[in-house]
Amino acid sequence: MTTEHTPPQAAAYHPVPVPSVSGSILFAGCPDLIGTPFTYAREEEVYGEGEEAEFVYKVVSGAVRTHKVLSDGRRQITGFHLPGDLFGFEQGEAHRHTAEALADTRVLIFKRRQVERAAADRAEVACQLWGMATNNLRLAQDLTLLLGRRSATERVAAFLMDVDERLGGSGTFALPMTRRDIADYLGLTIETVSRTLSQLEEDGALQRAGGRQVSLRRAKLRRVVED
Amino acid sequence: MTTEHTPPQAAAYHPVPVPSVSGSILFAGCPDLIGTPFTYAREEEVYGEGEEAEFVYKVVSGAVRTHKVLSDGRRQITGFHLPGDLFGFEQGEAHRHTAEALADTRVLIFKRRQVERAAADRAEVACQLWGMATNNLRLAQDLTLLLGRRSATERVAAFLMDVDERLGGSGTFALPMTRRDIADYLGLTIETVSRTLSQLEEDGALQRAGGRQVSLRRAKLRRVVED
DNA sequence: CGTACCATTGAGCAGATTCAACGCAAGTGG
DNA sequence: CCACTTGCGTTGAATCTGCTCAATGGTACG
Repeated sequence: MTTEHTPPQAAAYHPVPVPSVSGSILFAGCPDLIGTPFTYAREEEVYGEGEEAEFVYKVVSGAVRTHKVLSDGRRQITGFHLPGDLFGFEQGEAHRHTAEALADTRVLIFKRRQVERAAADRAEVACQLWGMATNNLRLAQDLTLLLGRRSATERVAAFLMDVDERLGGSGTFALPMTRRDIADYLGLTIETVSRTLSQLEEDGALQRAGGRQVSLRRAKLRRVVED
Repeated sequence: MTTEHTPPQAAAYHPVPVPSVSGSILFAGCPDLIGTPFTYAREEEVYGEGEEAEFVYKVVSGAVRTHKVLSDGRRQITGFHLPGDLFGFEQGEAHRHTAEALADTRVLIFKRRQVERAAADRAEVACQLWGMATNNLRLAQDLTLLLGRRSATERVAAFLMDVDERLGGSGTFALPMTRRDIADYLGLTIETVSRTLSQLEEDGALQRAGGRQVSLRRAKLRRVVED
């Protein structure tokens, strides 16, 4: 383990309104489950594949990616976790992914055993966790369709619309991840992602400024994915 | 809805030992949740995308596939459900996939509301459902890695080993699905699947007999996927 | 024995990758 | 403050994997 989880250094609390995070309480009906604030620096590992799954995490600010790697270096990112998202749950004792912070990130840490105990005691909590898992399953299956049956252009367009929505839906935002991350999420190469973005811009489906900043023409992009 | 779920016509019960199905009870600790036996013919639809998710299902014998389709006909199969597997759960009121029987299939049907009520009442049941969903999530993420980062040969080899394992692990079995189903699961075309099987046979990684029947050389196949 | 469906095989093509060069912006150290 | 380095992103050319289109073979079923 590269990072120590204790003590959580009482991360300076900023009373900044963070989207879709209601506080440090995991479940509305369960005030005894309080998370411990913690921070990770950009590119820092939260946990590694194979490590014991001792904690679960809720993103407060920043962003986290979870991925798997093959022995020859090929990488597949299975999810980006933005503020409000919960991640780190596993079936079994070990983490099956590696999790890393995309940017400086604040999270709340919960003891997995404690959450499991709460679930075992209170059906309400278990149902919430069940719902969360089912929801993540839906997202994973949507990604499956994307990777299995969509072209590079469709993947990038769908990705942009997804990120926009999760970031508030204004249509203008800075991508929180690099081209490499995008490529490894969409099952493409960075060159293809770059070329596709250029093509979409040429087609008037978006405008770029300084690499990360994009401004979407949602109607045009929607026509690209069109399912 | 193309099929009526009532009455279940008391499907002729064959006392054949079916792998990993312990009986008609969904949860060990919950004998009040009894499933109703039902059968579907080969290629028959169990439920369609967009339909109200009224029931959940447990496979007794046969096999079921769940898939999504794009408007232009491209199809992605997100899962094959073999004896012992549970399917049909959704977050929200509507099914997000279509489910069809691969072969003549016997299932147990449970009222979704009833299962949900049991989960809300008994934390033990909810935890089991949570665990099941988490497990399905793991499978979906494994498929994600397969679709995003593996070659056609690796996909087919991994698929064969997976089916073998789920069918008992003898190394010799009949594939319960067509080439089209395999292709739509692996994000390939039927031609590529066929060519890949021919290639694997030529390399001595398997033997074929009559289209569906295969006999795996597990060691060689394992070397192909090698992660 | 014919029909229909499934699977295999071949030839040519296309979309995405690989390999490589280059531009740009942000550090870093002299 | 500037030279140098480093990382990220873009673009071009050549290559290749897997797809499309097409023909043929095999098997089950009426």
